Amino acid sequence: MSSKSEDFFKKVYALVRLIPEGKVTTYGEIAKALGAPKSSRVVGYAMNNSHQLDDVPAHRVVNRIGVLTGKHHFSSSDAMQQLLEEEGISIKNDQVENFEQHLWKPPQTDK
DNA sequence: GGAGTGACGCGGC
DNA sequence: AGCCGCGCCACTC
Repeated sequence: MSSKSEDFFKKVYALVRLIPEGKVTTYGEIAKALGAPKSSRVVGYAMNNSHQLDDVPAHRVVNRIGVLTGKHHFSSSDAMQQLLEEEGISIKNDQVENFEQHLWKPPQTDK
């Protein structure tokens, strides 16, 4: 049987894949949507593994303040910002402008 | 087997 | 108001 952690990772990927273009979400929101608001760190870890995938728009995932914390993990440090701007999101100093306006809330599987 | 790290979040000082 | 530390979960050395 699959390990729980593995299933958690899979959920994260599935959720991130549901993020529409021009929208962004936070690690905490994803973790909370999965029923583990304290596992926000694990979400970030999952995204690190998402590098082997290509269906996971990790560039649409930022931290709770809308800062591109994981931009350094992309092919290029500016790739994340470029992708977001391409989708219509304005980035200022590695920070998303009108973050709440572009924030996308994932469907809560809990209820 | 223990300690440290990390794409986070919140609270305390 | 900003700066510092702790908690939490998973993974690696």
